Amino acid sequence: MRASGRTRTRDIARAAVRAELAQVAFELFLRNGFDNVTLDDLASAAGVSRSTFLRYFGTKEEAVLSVFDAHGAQVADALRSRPADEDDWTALRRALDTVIEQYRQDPDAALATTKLVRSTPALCARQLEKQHGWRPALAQALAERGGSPGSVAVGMTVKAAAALDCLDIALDHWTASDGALDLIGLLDEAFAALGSC
Amino acid sequence: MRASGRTRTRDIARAAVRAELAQVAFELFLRNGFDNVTLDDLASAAGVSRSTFLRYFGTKEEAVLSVFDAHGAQVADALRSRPADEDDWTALRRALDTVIEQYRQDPDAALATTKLVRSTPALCARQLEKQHGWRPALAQALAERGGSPGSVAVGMTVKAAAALDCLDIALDHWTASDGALDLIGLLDEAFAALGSC
DNA sequence: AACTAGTCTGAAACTCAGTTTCACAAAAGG
DNA sequence: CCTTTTGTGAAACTGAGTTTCAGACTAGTT
Repeated sequence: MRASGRTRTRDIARAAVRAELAQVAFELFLRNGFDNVTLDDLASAAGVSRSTFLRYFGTKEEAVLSVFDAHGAQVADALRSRPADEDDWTALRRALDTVIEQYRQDPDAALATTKLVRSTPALCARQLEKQHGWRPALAQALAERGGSPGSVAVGMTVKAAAALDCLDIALDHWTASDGALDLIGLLDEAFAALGSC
Repeated sequence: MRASGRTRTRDIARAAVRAELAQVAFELFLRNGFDNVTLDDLASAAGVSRSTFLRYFGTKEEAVLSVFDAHGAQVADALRSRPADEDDWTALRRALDTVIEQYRQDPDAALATTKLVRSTPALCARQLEKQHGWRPALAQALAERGGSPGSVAVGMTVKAAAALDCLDIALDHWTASDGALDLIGLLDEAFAALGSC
């Protein structure tokens, strides 16, 4: 037997440690700047060894970005549960509400994180990579919605990519405005811009 | 005086060396895989020191990707010289012809490069970053076309981003098909997918 | 031709991220 | 109680990229 009983307890403990490490790392990054914090700094600040820190997050960047790990699958799932007769573009827009909601839940934390990411080239690059990785999943979900689960047409991928860009750009402006602008409004505006091509 | 006479000669020589280094690096990457080639390997294969190699390309990745450096500005320029009454989406599509043309000029080399990039995570990530850097320039060009050179609306950036995605995805499929599919056709298809949102 | 100033190069030392290996401790599970 | 798995720390290692410095080469100047 592998996954039952005590193992769950362990996984929860693991997640808690992970969250704790991420928290410590985040504060250190904010205070000193991402590039000025070494893995050794992180480890000793968190009271663990460098090895351990790197076991929880494979890289320095992941300590910040692992928060977003689930987003891709979440949006894809949301997409699959949209009504079948809804057009792709609307379905994508609605599916993104899932993510947006998490920003509205705790705007301050979200803003702080996003600001850190956007002002740090290394984090920016990694997040770009991560978002890029969501494309296939979204395109796949679109294909299943369309009734052709096997083949993903170019159009599906393009729409998925464009939707992710809308999210990205809306977040960009939202962050640049220090949270003053309305995130949902920005996203709607972004989607509308492509609605009239 | 700084930029006249002999300095030009030097710059040409520099560019030639750069091209030579890139060529050697490319072959080595193809033969052994990007990750299995160290900077020392590159330097000694090219007959220069590690320092020199890194002076020409700031990073290992740049030795491959510097080919694309001009593309961003090229597309932006092409965009600016499109007729003023053309709609943004069409103008973007036509502006990309500039880049596509370079792929058609030497399809074999282009295919080899693209394949190497797409099959190497590190190169993929850097190129994503580079393309992302073109967004503002394209959005700016769109804004100028629209008669509002000062402010770049969300919509402009979104359109620019989507157009770049179309290029990216078209190239993806083209590469996956080993050059068998028609690149222009793929790009048109990608653009068409967003034309009907 | 001799002098000077700017540029290119190579060598070496250094920092840091990430990997790998190993030994040890703590539990899980039988 | 024993054994097997899992988490941790220590240490050595690889490789990318930075920095510093000294020497060579190249212009333009007088």
